[in-house]
Amino acid sequence: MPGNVNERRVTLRDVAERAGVSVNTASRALTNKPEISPETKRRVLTVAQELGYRPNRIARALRSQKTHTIGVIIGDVANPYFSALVRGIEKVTRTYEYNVILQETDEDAERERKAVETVLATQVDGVLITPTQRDKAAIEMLLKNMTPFILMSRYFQDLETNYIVIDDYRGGFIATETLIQKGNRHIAILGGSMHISSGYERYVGYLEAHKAYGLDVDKKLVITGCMTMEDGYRAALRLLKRSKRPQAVFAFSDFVAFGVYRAAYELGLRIPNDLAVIGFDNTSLGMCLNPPLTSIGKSPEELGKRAAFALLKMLHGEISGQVKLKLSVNLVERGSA
Amino acid sequence: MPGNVNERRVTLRDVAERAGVSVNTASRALTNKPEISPETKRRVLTVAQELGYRPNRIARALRSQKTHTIGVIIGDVANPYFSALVRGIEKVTRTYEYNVILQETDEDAERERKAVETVLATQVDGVLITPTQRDKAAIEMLLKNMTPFILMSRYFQDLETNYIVIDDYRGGFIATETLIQKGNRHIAILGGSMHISSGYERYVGYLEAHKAYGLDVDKKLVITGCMTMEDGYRAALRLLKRSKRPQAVFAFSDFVAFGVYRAAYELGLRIPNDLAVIGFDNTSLGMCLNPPLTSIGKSPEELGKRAAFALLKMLHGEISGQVKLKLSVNLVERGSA
DNA sequence: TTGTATGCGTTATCAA
DNA sequence: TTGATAACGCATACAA
Repeated sequence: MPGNVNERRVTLRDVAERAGVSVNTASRALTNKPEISPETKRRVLTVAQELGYRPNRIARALRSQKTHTIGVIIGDVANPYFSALVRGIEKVTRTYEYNVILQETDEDAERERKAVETVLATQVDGVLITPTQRDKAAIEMLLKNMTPFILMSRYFQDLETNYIVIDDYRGGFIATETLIQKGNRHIAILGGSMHISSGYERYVGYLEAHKAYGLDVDKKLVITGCMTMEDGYRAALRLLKRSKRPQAVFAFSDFVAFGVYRAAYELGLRIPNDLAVIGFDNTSLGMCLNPPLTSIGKSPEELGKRAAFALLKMLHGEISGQVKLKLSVNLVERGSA
Repeated sequence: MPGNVNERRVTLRDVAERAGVSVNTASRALTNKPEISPETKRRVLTVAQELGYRPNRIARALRSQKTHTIGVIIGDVANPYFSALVRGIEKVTRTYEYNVILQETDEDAERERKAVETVLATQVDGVLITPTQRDKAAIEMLLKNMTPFILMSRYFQDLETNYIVIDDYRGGFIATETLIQKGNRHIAILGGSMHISSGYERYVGYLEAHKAYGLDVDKKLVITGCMTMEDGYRAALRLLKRSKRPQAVFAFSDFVAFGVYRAAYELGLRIPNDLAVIGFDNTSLGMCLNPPLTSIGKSPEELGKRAAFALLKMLHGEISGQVKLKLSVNLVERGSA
């Protein structure tokens, strides 16, 4: 049994002494450097194994200025969109032996700023962030710090940064078009926040689809600022209790659509007969709703993977230019519209 | 505008020089040490502010042997149970300015071992883990390393560790009893893995409830190893396609119950008329199912908070003994049973 | 109250 | 191929 319980952690120096070499030779052996004889290398490795040596990542980071850690800043892990995003990220960072340090903003600018400060203080090698877009302070800190970062899901029109988003405008258009083509005329939108690019662009897609089909938008059916299940639930309740209730709802996200389902159930409305619903994000939980939720989009896990891949490539200097990706969306019909 | 773009990060030394004091005095000022005159302290702080100084957590950690980081090891963030758990943890660690580094095991022992290795190499101050319980290797590493840790949601009968779990046996009993009291006689269980304490104990509760009511358990209605929505979906499909299908299903978790809903929908079975369903964990998403999911338990976010609190107290020496908590559960009836 | 010097565990530079 | 030594940025024992 290697290692005694009462001893302190075994360090590189312990290994070196036991193997009868210098610290630095031991380091070479363990970091796969070429300048070392196979013989000593083998010996060091054996000793390290015996002693149960684990490199201290902190010390390594301090010296090499590389923490092998990336900061992931999202709104809220309990939101299935974000958790899927994180899962995608984690899957790829894991294979490259990078750590993830997680921060939540709850879509608050101040929290976002703190989150960025925290990850920067941790000296992360790079950052993946879903900006709150309430202001630019956090992003500007990132910019000034020269830490590589990629915006996920949202981007700024007037700020030069890397980003990976999906085609929200097109998604909003398709969603609305689909509802129109199914014969709906009074289509409500439970949109996201307008200062967020995805919220705004999906809304524009909604407007444009109406225009394309020669329909007027009833301003009373436009609700914005819905970001969570709870928001969706409350807004849908208000909306559906009206005398002239909409025939269909285009929800900002599947998460928001969940809230719509809840409201519809409570009001005794059947989906899609009494109310057609279409979500966004193509989240896997949507399949379990009754009826299964029709949705738009790329799976967030996919987006997370792509973002993580791109960031790691940047960190390894394998990307010269900028990352500005707009992924295409598609409609997944499942029965709610 | 503080800081030039082309310069390297501003260090404590920069602050010290600019303020005309020694590095160490600067350190005192910034870490709120008492041995310093108000005057110099103020000066240092001002300079630090001007220069945009941010303490390097890596260096600080190396020196103080405290990273202010805790490792969180769970099965899978995309599982709503775990994401809610993480959110609870994050909420409290945030207020105490601790970082969270996240690792997933996907319930695999090898992955779990690696996850523990990783967090230990990161020198985390403490660990919160949902053990896979496939073997004890990972936990023994933790034990040997003397890093404070708390098991969440699961515990070992034969291993002396801290843990915070819920009363799974009681939960399983109540769930089954409820179904029995509603008149169901053929009650299936889509149980979790039997090597996991929560899976096993909920199953025992299921058995005991039958016994208490003088009912026999039909072994054909016992399915184990369901941990995800997908598992629940597949198992439910098989189960419900049989000629003699159960009247009710007790699912290991809400997540598994989601899969049951999907299967029921596809087979055209109405809940609760054709099939009563009861879940576990009291996850918020369950409210949006149609009908809303009846469930057992404490919210995972609450458990996460408790675990994080307890761990932080341990780290600050505010807990002398051990943490062995079994939280009580309750039934939340919503309409699926 | 302040400064000097040392060390945390590594990696990197240089000379041997 | 190897080893002595410095350095990463900070905190702390000790001296002033």
